[in-house]
Amino acid sequence: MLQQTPVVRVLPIWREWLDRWPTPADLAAASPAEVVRAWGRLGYPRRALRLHAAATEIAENHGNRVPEDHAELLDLPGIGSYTAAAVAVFAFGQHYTVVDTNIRRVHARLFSGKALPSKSLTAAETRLADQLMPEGREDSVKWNQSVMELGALVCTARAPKCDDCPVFDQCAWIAAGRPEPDYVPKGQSWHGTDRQVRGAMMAVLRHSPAPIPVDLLLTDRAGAEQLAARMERPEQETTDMLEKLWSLPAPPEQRERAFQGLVRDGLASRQGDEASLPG
DNA sequence: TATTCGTGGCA
DNA sequence: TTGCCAAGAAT
Repeated sequence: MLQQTPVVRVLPIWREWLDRWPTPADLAAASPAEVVRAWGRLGYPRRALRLHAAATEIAENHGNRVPEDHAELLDLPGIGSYTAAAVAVFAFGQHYTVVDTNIRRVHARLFSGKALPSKSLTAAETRLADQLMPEGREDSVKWNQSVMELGALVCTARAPKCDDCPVFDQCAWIAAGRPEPDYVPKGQSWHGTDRQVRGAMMAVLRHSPAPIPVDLLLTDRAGAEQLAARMERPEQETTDMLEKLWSLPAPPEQRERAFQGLVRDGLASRQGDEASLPG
């Protein structure tokens, strides 16, 4: 849940999930549709499916206990290098190097003298993180957590609070005179993209208690008016979501592509002329 | 290595 | 208001 998502937004959903599905087997017993609905608006709904798939593997192949072994964690769906290390360290107290976006930024500034870490995780960054981490097992837990917190609360991406920084005097970026980033991070586009259309379609599918005619999902506002004449009107809340979807400035081929993407990712299923969340 | 994939708060 | 960006993973 925390992958690319702020902690404060995750907390309430996380509590709901643990309350509803206390063990991996409980989550595995739920349907993908239930899981995606419970995911709500956390974003990147594929993560919900992968978490469900991971729970299924854990229930079936790991005795319903989250594996402590780093390699076994890494084998689970949706678990990559960061999450495997984070679970091994923070849940089981093991000695692994955690490299998340906060830690990368702290290292870039404090030790490399750069404003931002490189675009994608490099071998050099991993090497640096490994070298910096203390050898002791308990110290490694404190270290990973501390550097992460420093990045999240003080050494932030925008407007870092250098006045409050405990290692201000040792910072290579400060010493270098706070140089600008050596590249321009290109922001994630949104308006007019497939993700925007996918998001609007997912909102419809999450809200609809019944399967939705695919035509309603793929049309624009003009087409919707024509369809309304020969189609039963969905309930109000679903209609509100459909209105948002129809109002997007997306050509028919983009809507089709977005829907097919959802089907391919297992987030939507199509039966005949109707679409719904996957059973 | 570079892209793709949601959502919402905040500057 | 617009753009940035957040405990990344898969391909």
